Amino acid sequence: MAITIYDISQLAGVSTATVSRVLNGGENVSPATCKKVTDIIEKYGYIPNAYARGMGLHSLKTIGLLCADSSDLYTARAVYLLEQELQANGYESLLCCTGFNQDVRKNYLHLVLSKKVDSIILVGSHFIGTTELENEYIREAADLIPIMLLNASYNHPNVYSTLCDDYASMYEAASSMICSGIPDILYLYNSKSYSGLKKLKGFQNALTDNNIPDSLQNILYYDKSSRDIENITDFIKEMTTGRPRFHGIIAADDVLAVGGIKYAQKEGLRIPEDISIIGYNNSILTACCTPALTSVDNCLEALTHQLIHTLLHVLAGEQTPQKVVFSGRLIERDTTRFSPSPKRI
Amino acid sequence: MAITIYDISQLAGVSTATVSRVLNGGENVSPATCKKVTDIIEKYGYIPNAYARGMGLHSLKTIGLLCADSSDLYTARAVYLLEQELQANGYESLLCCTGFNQDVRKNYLHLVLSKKVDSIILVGSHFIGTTELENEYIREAADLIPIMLLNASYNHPNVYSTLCDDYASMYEAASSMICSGIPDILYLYNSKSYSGLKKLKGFQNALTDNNIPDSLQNILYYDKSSRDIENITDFIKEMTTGRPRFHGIIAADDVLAVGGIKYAQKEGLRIPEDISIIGYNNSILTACCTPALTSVDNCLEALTHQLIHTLLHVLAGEQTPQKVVFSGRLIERDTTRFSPSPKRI
DNA sequence: TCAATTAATGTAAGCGTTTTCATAAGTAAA
DNA sequence: TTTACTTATGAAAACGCTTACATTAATTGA
Repeated sequence: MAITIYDISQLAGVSTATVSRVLNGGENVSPATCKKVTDIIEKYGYIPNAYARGMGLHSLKTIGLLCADSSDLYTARAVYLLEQELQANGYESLLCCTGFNQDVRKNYLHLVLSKKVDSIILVGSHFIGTTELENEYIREAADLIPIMLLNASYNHPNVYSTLCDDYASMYEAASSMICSGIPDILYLYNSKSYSGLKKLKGFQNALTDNNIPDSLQNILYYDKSSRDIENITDFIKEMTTGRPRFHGIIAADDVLAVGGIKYAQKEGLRIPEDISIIGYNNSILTACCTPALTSVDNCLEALTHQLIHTLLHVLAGEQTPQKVVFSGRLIERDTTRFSPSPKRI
Repeated sequence: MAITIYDISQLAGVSTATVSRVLNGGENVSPATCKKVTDIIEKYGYIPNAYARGMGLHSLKTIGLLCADSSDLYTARAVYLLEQELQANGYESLLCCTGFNQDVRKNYLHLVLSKKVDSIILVGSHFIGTTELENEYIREAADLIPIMLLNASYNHPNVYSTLCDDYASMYEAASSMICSGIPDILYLYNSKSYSGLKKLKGFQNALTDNNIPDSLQNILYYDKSSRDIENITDFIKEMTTGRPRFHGIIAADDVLAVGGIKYAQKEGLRIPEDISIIGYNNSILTACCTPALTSVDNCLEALTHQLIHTLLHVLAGEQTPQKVVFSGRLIERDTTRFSPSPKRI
């Protein structure tokens, strides 16, 4: 059996209360006693049992971090940034990768709630369903503790959202391409989540507002879970064969955009002379591919920083905005040529 | 105050013991009572307190997952795969990103231990120091629970290692390049961890065994934390200017290799005609860059699968190997041309 | 029919902490 | 010196669960 606070108290010749006080900062304990106890703890390598602790303590300074797939480039970065921010503020993170199954999600949420976390951060908009029924589990959780959303939005007094305006960002990206003289654009997306649909809408509205005829609309939903570039390339080839040519690709994710680059190269198209390509997320991939990928930066660092900022305020019981929206911006690299400066509408 | 098992027992008109039994699988409870209790639990949205639970229960079926930086491409994938395997076997994961600071690591290890985890998985070899003193914290932990190492190795009866033979893999990669007629190779690495040094040794021995003169040795340690491709490219340029030309680059990580590709392209070198490049990890980046990157696959999926397999055996008290070693293999793509088949020594 | 067995449920102890309250000792103010 | 206040410490209750053991009711076998 592991060593307990009682063992330490006996060895030090004091009560468990005194040991507990030493453990919790040593207030109201004489320096001599404090040292004596600390030495014993050190000597025997005593580590307090967090669960017993959790029973007495009010807060455990733990935050639940839920995401669908932590190996996704964007999610991984978000998780890392959040974890670092939390750590800097004395909080621990409990990570759960729920995958995309609604039931698993619900179970995980319960699991996390049962650990008396102070709050839960939902990373990405996959968690927000389109029907109220789907979101019931979020409302239930929000009745207990504050829920923080990264890149999603939900209307509830105890749910706080920090997000990038994906609609506007995509609208701008599409407009830039259209204004540079490319009306026939292939749009690639792989998620019908909250933000996925916002982006799509931004793209569509940019077309409409620029009077692009419907016949030029070319929207492709890549529904395979595989993020293998080869698969994406094949998918584009397959879905576009026989259709009229297009001179631009806009993707809702950098990985898809890279699939686009590879597709173009296979087809012998020059980038950006024959075809322009824009990605989304401004991930490390933008610098890895050749030519370097133009992409929308959705300021993940600012988002995560703000989210934790909001969270700390909420936990402190202070007044905080319910929703903070950042705007992304297009980072031009070598897969487009809009210069000198993209025209705005 | 949150609703407790006592509240439920009162509402259902049974004892807390019965509710607990229902919660734990409903053995020795009549179907009628079971249903009654379940309904009340459902109705009031009762979620058991995991900490109170942790006190009574022997195991909490939780595994600590420690890594340096979960946003690293390779680590992120490893973490994801491990989490999925654990989940499939009814275990939860407690993720901690320790960064590269030894003290933070030690604290985190304690934190995780205090949560009564059944085991701790250390992802990556950063955790293993070169001196025994540095590894003391691992020995301490291993005295309490089994410690699992992914891609590292340490000698202790309660530490289990699952790894890829990085030495042999790198030796093979380097040999392939040398045998294809390229003796002047630039070696890039960014980690002096256990596996980082193994790879380096593999490279060096391949040179020695092939009688490559020392004058052709060109080993570069990229010590900046930034994984920005641009920085890597600049670094290579800076460090090699004025030195004799080289016709091959071998990198200990795909990101570095992509930096090499970009460097070569900036210098106007054709790949692989003028310069051959090999990466390591066989990550998604290999497919993103142009030309597609030849890389060493260190079979991460097999590793994580085996590690969890071993872990489950250890936890079940069964006899298990202390160390399982896989071998990586070179996946040839378009940054090299060793075909038809690389000569072996 | 009655003892023996089994099934369902309750009682209460325990898990390892924190924390309230009480107590003792020491210190400053009168 | 006495009183009031502070400081250091301990005793014991509380936290919300699990579980060993006790009890009761129902079932079986003779």
